Amino acid sequence: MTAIKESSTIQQNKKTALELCPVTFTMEKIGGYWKPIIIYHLSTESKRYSELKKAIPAITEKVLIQHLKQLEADGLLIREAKTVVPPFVTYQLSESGKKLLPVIHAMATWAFEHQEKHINVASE
Amino acid sequence: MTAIKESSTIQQNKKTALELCPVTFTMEKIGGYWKPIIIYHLSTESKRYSELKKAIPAITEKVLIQHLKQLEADGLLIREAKTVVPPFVTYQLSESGKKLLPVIHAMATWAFEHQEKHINVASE
DNA sequence: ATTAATACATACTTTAGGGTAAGTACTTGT
DNA sequence: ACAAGTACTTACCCTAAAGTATGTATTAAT
Repeated sequence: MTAIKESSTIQQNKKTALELCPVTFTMEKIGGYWKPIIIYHLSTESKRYSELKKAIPAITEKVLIQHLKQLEADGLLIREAKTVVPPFVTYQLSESGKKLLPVIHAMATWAFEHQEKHINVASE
Repeated sequence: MTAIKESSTIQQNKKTALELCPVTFTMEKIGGYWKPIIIYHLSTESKRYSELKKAIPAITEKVLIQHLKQLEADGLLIREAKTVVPPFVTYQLSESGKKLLPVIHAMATWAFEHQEKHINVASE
């Protein structure tokens, strides 16, 4: 999808980090500014490609599809396509994807707590 | 520290994502291949700069210091410097940093579960 | 014949982050 | 006089990820 130079130092280090560090592994899966947002929109119900597009207007189609393919390849979500014209494609969270929800929720909770603190400190 | 072009679309989108999405906010704080590893090394005890360097040989000094400064600025860790020569500087997790540990642990747990599944699928 | 609708694909550009390499300040020991 | 140790700093380069813009396939409706 995206050309990658296996030999680059950055790739070597990434690989090392992925092997050493399960946290990095998880962040790889949900990293990228839009992935958590996509997951959020799929957290309650499956959605069509075009629905996602409408729900997240700022994302470009290239990046949306790229993330969807990656999330699918990583086993976080399931793509279902009806062979009709015009196409009808839906995306939904897989079991693995659903298991990620509490993790994501914990991250969000920490964010709110931490943000509050920072605001308090800043306004002293 | 690193020059940033506020006007770029990527920065605009990042800002949007940060405002919309607390998960992105959290990932910002612990993103970068080395940050979770640094946090891990500080999870049990405070460490000197040089100890961190030895503990994570693959990281360059520039990136190490850069991440440490960022983590400090984000309120995740506390720097203490004794005014002696040669310098003696230690880093330890702040309260916010410590509160992140269970979150990080949840991410790691998910990684192990998810990795296993993928291995099983791959070896069928 | 052309337009509309959907779900992509692809060539090209920009940029933020990470990597390389080298230098700095300050004092103690030789 | 200078080397050693510690904790940085800075100038420059490279790459992966994100953005821009445009194109494609298929069929039904007009």
